[in-house]
Amino acid sequence: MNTELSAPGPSAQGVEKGFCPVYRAIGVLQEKWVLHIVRALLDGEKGFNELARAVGGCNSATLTQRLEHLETLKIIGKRTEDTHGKLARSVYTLTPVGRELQSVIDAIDTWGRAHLQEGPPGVAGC
Amino acid sequence: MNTELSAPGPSAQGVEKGFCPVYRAIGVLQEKWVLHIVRALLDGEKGFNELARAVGGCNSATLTQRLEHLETLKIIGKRTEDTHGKLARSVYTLTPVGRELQSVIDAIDTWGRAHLQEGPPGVAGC
DNA sequence: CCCACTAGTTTATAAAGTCAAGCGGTGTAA
DNA sequence: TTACACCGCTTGACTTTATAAACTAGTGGG
Repeated sequence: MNTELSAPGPSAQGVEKGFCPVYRAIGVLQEKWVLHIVRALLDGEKGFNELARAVGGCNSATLTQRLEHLETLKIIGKRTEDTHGKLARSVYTLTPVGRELQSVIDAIDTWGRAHLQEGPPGVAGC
Repeated sequence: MNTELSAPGPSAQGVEKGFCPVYRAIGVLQEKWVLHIVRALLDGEKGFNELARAVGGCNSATLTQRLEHLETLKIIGKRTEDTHGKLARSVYTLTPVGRELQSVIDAIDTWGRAHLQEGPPGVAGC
């Protein structure tokens, strides 16, 4: 019976009824690998496998899906270039909209450096 | 055979080999509902159901799990207060660490307002 | 007594993400 | 010539995660 209200409550900041850009933005950025992809592309345009490597750990199926989604949102752009002769290479770039996520990544970066020095989740000291 | 490299490439900004706070921070913040929870709590401390309502759409099972995780990360704190007589109410608050995520939310907010005015994902004009 | 509200837990199901393999193509080295 | 590495994906089986819905247990009001 609980938690089924889809309209954010009246207590939140700018949430009136109706469309909320922040809510939507969070919805986009919280998708797995999206922030990693954006961060990788802020470092420069990349090909598919190159991006997979830079992102670190995302598999090709998920990556394809995420890239398509980000492309429809006009956050990234895809270009197919004929580098040498015939081999077509797909190159992914941030659009101006995507590039403005730099501030978000920076904020996360700053926060992470300040408060996440230790590595609780077991695995590697990595 | 692809996409199984866990070590982020050398091309990214501050990624040396070893622990990367940004990578980890993204890992934390990209979990579903986390940014929504933080945003709701930036608006003030809240009880469980109150938080569920503010977050909008998260079910209690997931919320419980997320709150536990965020608590172990010291991003939020849980307090059980005896409001009136015996009824125990759980109150969730941001820790100082959590409060510093304000800048991240602000950056997302700014970006969202600037670029996400339209609502592509069908559903409601909401 | 019945209903609403508190904070959750349980269970079964749906959705999302991952793994491993493979395709068509090129280019490089044996 | 064969073989294997790289490119950019796609496919299908499998695992992990999130969801809805119901339910526990306690308080309080009508």
